[in-house]
Amino acid sequence: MPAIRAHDIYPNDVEDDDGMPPLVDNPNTSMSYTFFTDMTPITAFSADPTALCENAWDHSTSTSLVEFTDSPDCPTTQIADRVSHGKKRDASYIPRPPNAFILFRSSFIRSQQVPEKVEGNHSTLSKIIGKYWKTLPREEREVWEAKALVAQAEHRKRYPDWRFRPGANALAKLKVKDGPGIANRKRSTSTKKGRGNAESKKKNKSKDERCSMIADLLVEGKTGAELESALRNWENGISKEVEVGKGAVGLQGEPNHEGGDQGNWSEAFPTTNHFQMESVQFLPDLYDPGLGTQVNTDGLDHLATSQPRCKTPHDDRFKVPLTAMFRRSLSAPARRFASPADVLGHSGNSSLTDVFSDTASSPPSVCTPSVFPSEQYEDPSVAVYGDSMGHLSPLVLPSGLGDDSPARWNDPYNLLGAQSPVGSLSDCPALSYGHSPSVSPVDVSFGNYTFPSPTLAALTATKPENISAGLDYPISYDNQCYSSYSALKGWSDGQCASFDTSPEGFVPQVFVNQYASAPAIYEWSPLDDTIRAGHAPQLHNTFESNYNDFRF
DNA sequence: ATGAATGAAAG
DNA sequence: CTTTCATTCAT
Repeated sequence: MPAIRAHDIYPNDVEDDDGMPPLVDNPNTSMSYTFFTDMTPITAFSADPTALCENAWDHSTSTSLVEFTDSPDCPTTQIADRVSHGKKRDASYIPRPPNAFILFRSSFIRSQQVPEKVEGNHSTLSKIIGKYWKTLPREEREVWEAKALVAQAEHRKRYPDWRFRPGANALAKLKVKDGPGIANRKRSTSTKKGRGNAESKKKNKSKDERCSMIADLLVEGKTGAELESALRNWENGISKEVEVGKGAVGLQGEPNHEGGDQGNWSEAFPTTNHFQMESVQFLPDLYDPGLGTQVNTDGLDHLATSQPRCKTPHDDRFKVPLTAMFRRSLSAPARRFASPADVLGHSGNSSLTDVFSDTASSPPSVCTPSVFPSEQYEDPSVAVYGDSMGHLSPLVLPSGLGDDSPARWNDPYNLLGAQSPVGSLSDCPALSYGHSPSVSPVDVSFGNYTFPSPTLAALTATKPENISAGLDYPISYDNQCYSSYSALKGWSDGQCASFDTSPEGFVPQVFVNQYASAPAIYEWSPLDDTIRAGHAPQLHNTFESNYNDFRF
């Protein structure tokens, strides 16, 4: 399938020669579409946008929704005011948004887990933190990726015109000094000290081993004075086995000093004791909703059981970083967004017909979610989080939730810091607002019948054989079909297809993909645990006849 | 296309 | 100087 270029999708962007997608792409709201299955994996929402803090990315001055720091204030400090490690910069200079690792590193440094005495050099600290970072379970790493996405979105919102221009600074330097300019850009290759000779190599190795040791101790949960003494023991040649043998903590084994590939998260996760930064503590277990009833501040209950915290399947599909998952497909049509007010205003009693207005004739290949006033779309003052391209999240709220409800269901990473879960199963929406790979642990009710919630396996399964290859997860735009990027293996490169009827034994387990720009409806068969999705119109026809009281 | 370079934090 | 990651530059 030929790649769809951005300009094929954004015909109006031809003057936009910066190579970036438009900040507000395709304001033409007459566009119609079906759905995505693979857009944004994180959605967060606040009914009170004023509660938001600008500058969440700027963790040194703000905590915003993301608790980067211990400082609770939420100032709107200008970037230029921020003096970054003594580097003198122009007052108008806008730094890059931090990535996940940089955020993690900053938080780590601030948390002072490694005493100054143990290591005060930031270059060395970077090494240690880098090693430690590599041991983070995916769940924890995702938290930082999520923060980075927030930082990126807010940075973009604050500085809409900012672009990363590598070398622009080097050019300025070139003016001042005759040093290496862009003509000869190369990372400085430590010219000092003979690194070639055997002695310095040996020294480097022992230094590196020390870093590895510190990282290992951190993984074991040792910090502060404990870390210091453990390290001293190690440096004095006291083997760690002896110390463990003395019988303190039941560690599972010798940490891997040579920094091999750890790969298997669940092996390391349940037994290791990563230091807990506040924002990491109460994460729901996205891969086993049944375990994750926490999101509380009481500090009790969760993670306290002997059950493994991590049930992550060992599967390549789950190694896609959030930041990558957020990347918008070039072939994706422009996204439009409904304000929370719109959604709330229409939730509760809207029938499927209300939502999909143009589905009467058959078979229209697209439908328009008429329930959301188009003029409300892409309103950054009401939508909150966005993807890496600055596109804010589409929101689909469950019915039955009030304006003051914490956005629990749409906030799997609890970026909003909801104080409590939204109700229990009895408070559940009529639909399961599932998202991949996290699934809301709710059943789905239609009329008097309650369907079980879809399984994670079903949601994340490799495209089932019995679904026409590439045909069932399409993106449709202006009656044309485009392939789409998908974080889920084998679910991309779709063409348009539709379901006319459900096959025998196919229970219409319906849920809405909250990451879709329009409600995407899926069917799930408990018989063979497959999922299928189709054009809303066709599904609409099916479901309207079967479930007239279908509610959003 | 793809690898190299840059810079985000920190002192 | 050093880390990882995202983004752009250069070939």
